[in-house]
This record gives sequence, structure tokens and C-alpha cells, in this order.
Amino acid sequence: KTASRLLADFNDLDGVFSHLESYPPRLRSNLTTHRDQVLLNRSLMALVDDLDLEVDEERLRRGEPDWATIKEVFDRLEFATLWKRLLDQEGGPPPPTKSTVEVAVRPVDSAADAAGLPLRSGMVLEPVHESGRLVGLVVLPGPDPSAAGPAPSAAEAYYVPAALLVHLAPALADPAVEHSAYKAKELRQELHGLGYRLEGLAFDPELAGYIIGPAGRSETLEDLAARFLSLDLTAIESGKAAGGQGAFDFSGGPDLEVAGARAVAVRDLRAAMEADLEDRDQMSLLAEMELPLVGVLARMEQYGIGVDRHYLKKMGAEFRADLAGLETRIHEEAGGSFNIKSSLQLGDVLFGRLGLPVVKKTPRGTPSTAAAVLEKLEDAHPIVALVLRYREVEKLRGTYVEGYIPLIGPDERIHARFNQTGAATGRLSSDRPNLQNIPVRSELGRTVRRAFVAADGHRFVVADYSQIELRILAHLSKDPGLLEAFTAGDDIHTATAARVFGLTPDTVTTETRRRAKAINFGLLYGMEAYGLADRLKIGRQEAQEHMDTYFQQFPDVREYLAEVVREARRDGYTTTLFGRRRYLPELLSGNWRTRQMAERMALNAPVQGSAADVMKIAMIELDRRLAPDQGRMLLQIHDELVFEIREPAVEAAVRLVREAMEGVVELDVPLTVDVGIGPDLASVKA
DNA sequence: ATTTTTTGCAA
DNA sequence: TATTGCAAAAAAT
Repeated sequence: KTASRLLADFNDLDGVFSHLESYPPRLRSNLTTHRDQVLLNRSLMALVDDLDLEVDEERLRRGEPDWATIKEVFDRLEFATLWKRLLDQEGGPPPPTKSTVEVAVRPVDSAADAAGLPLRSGMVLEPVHESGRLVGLVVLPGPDPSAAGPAPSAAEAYYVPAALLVHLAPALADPAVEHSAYKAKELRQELHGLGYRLEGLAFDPELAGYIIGPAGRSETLEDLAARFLSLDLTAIESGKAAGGQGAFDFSGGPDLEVAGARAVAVRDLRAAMEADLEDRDQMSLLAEMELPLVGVLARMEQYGIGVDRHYLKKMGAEFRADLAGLETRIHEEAGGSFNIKSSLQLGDVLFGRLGLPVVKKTPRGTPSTAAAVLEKLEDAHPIVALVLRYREVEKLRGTYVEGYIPLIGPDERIHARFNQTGAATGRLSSDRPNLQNIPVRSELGRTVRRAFVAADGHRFVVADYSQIELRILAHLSKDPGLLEAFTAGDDIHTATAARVFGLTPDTVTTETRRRAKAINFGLLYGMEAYGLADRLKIGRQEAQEHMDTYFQQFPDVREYLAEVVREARRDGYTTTLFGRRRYLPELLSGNWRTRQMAERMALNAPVQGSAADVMKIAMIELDRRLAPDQGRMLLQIHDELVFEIREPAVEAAVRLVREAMEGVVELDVPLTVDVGIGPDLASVKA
């Protein structure tokens, strides 16, 4: 534990491995930046703990690496041969890392000055903030085609304060004047807030980094500069803070030197990262999928979705009253007051005072009070059902009904964000709020949907891909049984049930269909018999039989899934239909549990990721083809798109949406889309 | 005050 | 002891 303190705090071993494993080859021999060392230290500490090794704390206290233990770790784990070789080379100090950038940033201080700036295509835009607000833009002009001779050694950039941005407006809004920017969508939205349009996005290192190695979260520009340029941007920032040149800047203005260095980093990252993307055959993923999507998502965020504030307030009040009543009754049943929302206190009451049996424990050893557990105890004591109800209402009140209210804008709409780099598989994610998890399953939960209302004279048009993941599985596996079922247009769960249980489609009961559905879903998640048994509340044996029969009936699915894992183990990553990769170095982990988890991820990633690819293409296509006077795309919920359409245009829009979504890609099975229409999200009906 | 844990909502 | 997310709340730090 002393060692943990000397090294860095970190527990996301998976993320570290994804990151390091996806280094481009020429940088693998150069794990020398500060960040590299931190990452390496962190993952090593996790491994030391994992393997129950002792570190030489005496050495660590002296600030020296404990090479003996590090080598011991690698000796015991076969997957680390690459690093071992690296460490064998490690004797002397690491080669110096670049920590300065030659750049001169000239502040622009007059309208005439701003109007005369060179705004060539290929420029880099780097926002400058002060206390969270955009105060200006550093512009690093693109290459000058007319310039003779070599480019000057020091880059020349300009700082344009917000007040003078108006002189850049035509160039910013011109799609022919291409720009690069880190977190381009964010910049675009900030400029939009000031009344400026930004078009012509040609490169964003955040998106390129996401494609090269989606680590589950986006990397900072500092991370990317260290990884691809061996450039330590943090040294430039901290150097100033620590009293380097420029530390005594009494002007009180923004830190232009740092912004300039960042802009140069973005420019240089474009060359470095595009070269990598070319090598990996992923340029079109960036240029034709992720970059065009930026504008689409930005528009969706700007439009927002209409919300009935008064309905939410009324519902919140009702929920509060319900909760007060439930609380009283629960406290009565418990024979005393306690905090129902605390799983610890609730556990004490249920499993202590009331003596209910402990079904399951949490990873930390306390008795679990999760809904699945409580459902098993419902008959044991009347308090259990009340607690379940309390949890449900409290969840809806806190997260949804009252959680939404502060997020409603002055336009009475909610402008959630869609994050393009949030999910390791290629999916989008959403936050502030998350509009990809609006309740739908429970009766009470569905009432929340009534709060989302289409504007006057408009209707919501909701289009969802029918069984897109299973269709992609059919396409990828080429299993004749699965292909046939989809080509014939059968209900896939019924068709599966018929084959697995030896029935004809018309003799499939609700129960057998339910079981087949669970198997189909389980397939997409790398199911094992244990999980299926749990889900279906049947024996492990029986679940295993179901799976065996399934794979007998659909042998190519089994073969495909096995092949996915084999390839992932060999290559280190899985691939989607459109070349998106997911790195899974944990497939070679010495830890059985970790490895199993990675295998399930490997099974799921090509299917979920390909579906995400298809949806992204559909969104870009629809953004182009849906005329603004017809309506707007508002939400994406993974396999579903929500539009707000002017009433006279609804019929045409339905046709357009269906045609575009079904036609984005030609698979071995048809893609079909179900469309519903309604005045609010609760009332959407086919 | 910030991070981690538990829980629960969606596809 | 099924995949991917985001978030609230309590507890832990």
C-alpha cells in the first residue's frame, strides 16, 4: 500500500491495457513520456496486487523502480512479452521528451487587423476560455500554397478575442474553408451560442483517437500529444505555472502560449493520426462517418426536445405524496424509522431486525438489497413489496421527473448532449440528461414519456430498426437457419423457438417464445448457461440443454462466435462491418474472470458496433435528406430515431425515414424499420 | 469536498 | 454469474 501511494491512484486496469496495447508500432518502443510511465506504473501496481507479490518498498521510497518485482510480474504473465522486451532495454534514463513548441501567438486587437488575417483552408482553431467562458480563438492558419521555400521554424498563430470574431464569421461558416479542432462539436456549440456558424470540419483529434483506440472515454489533448507526438503539453502548462518563462505575465490576459502550443499539437496530430488511420484502413470511418456526424449531433443538441414543465411538476408532487405514504408504512412495518434509500440501513432492517434470509451479497460482503433479490423475498414479509414500490417511485421522481426540471431551457425544451466518444463499441451516449434511458417498461415509468411533447402543429415520428443486432449476427455468421428466418420475414423469436423446441411456428407458446427470446438476447451478450438459467429461472442443466440445442440448430452461429474470439485473441481487437475496432488485451489475461469478461465483450462488440455503424450512416443520410421545413431529427436511442415533423409532412417523412434507414447498407438479410407517430412520447403508436 | 459503491433506468 | 451506457444517493475517503 505504500507503493500504491508512491505510484499513481488508479483502478481501471482494463482501460490502461486498451490504451497501451493500441500504441502504434513505432511508438511502442518509445513508452517514455511521463504519462506512459504513470500508466505503466498504475497497471503494474494492479498486477502486483493481483498476483499477491511483495514490492520492495525500500527502493520505492528512494524513488527507484522495483525492477525485480516488475520482471517477476511479466515472467508470470505470458501476455506481457512485448513489455518485457521494453523493460529489458530499460537501463538508463529515458530519452528526453519534447516539451516545448515553437509558436508565436499574436493578439489581434483591431477590426482592420482581424479582417486581414490569413484564413486559409486547413487552419486549426483552438478555443481560449476564462472562468468557463469562451473569450477568444487561437487561429493557426493553414499552409500557404503561394509561399516559396520551407515553412518558418516557428509557427505563427493569431489570437482573436470574442469581440472581433465577427470578422472571421464568413470564413468560419464556409464549408470550403476547412478547419481542425479538438472537441470540434463543443467548439461549434460555443460559437453557435455567440451567434456564429462553424462549418468545414476536416479533423478532430478526439474523434481520431476514438477510432484508433476507443478506451471507453475520450482522451485529453495532452494524452494524444504524448501518445502520438511524444510531446508533453503538460510541461508547457506547468512550466509556466512553476515560474518558467511567461510566469510573470501581468497583462492578466489569457494564456496564449499554451493555446498556441495546443493548436500546433492539433495540426501535427492530424498528420500523425491520419497516417495511422490509413495504415489501419480506417480513414473512411473518420472522414465519412464520425466527422460528418458532428454537425448532425450538434443540430440535434441545438433543437432539443419539447417538455411539458407543468406536467412534470404535477407528477413530482404526486410522487412525493406517494413516497411519504410509503415511507410511513415501511417504518411501521420495520418498527422504527430509518433511511430507506440507504441500502446499508435497509439491509440491517431486512436481514437483521426482520430476519429475512440473505440471498446474495454485494462485492464488498454486505447483503444485497437489489430489486432482483427483493423480488425473491416478496412473500417473506409485507415490507418487501412496499420497499420495491418505494424504490421505483423514488427512482422516477429523482432521476426523471424532478431530475429533468432544472435542465429545461428558456425555450421550454431539453437540450441533451450526444457524446460521440463515450462508448467502447462505437455507440453514442447521452447525458445532461441521458435521453437514451427514458422509462418505458413499467406502467408508471411510461407516464414519464408523456412529458416529452411535440411542438404545436408537429408530431413525433419514431423509427426503430427491428432486431438489428440479430440481423447483423445473421449476416456476420451466415447461418442458413437465421438467414432464412429473417429473409422470410418471420418473427425471429417464434422461429427460434420452433427450431430449438422442435415445434411448428403455430404451436409455439408464449412461454417457449419467451425462452427463445432470452436465448437470442443472451447470444448477443456472450451468454453462459448460468446466466440464462438465472434469467429464465430454470435449472442450469436445462439452460445448458437449451443452448446446446440452439447451437445444433444454428451451427454457423457457434462457429462464428468461436472465430470472433480466436481472431480477437490473435489480433488483439475485434472489427465491425465498417472497420471499427475494439481492443481487448484482457483476452490474454492470466485472471480467469477477467478473461471471461473480455471474451463476452469480444462476442458482443462486432454485433453492437456494426449496428452502431449502420445507425450512424442512417443519421448522416437523413440529416441530408430531411428538409428543415419538414422537421428535425431530435434523438437517437441506439436502434431508434426520434423526429419532430410538421403535420403536413408526416406521411412523406415516414416514407423517407423508412427508406433511408432500410437502405443504408445491403446485408444478407433485409433491414426493416418500424415507425410510430404521436403527439407525445407516451402516445406514439404504429 | 470528492470518490466509490450500490442501485436502477434504457437499448 | 449476459453487453453497452448515465445518474442519484449514500457511504467512504
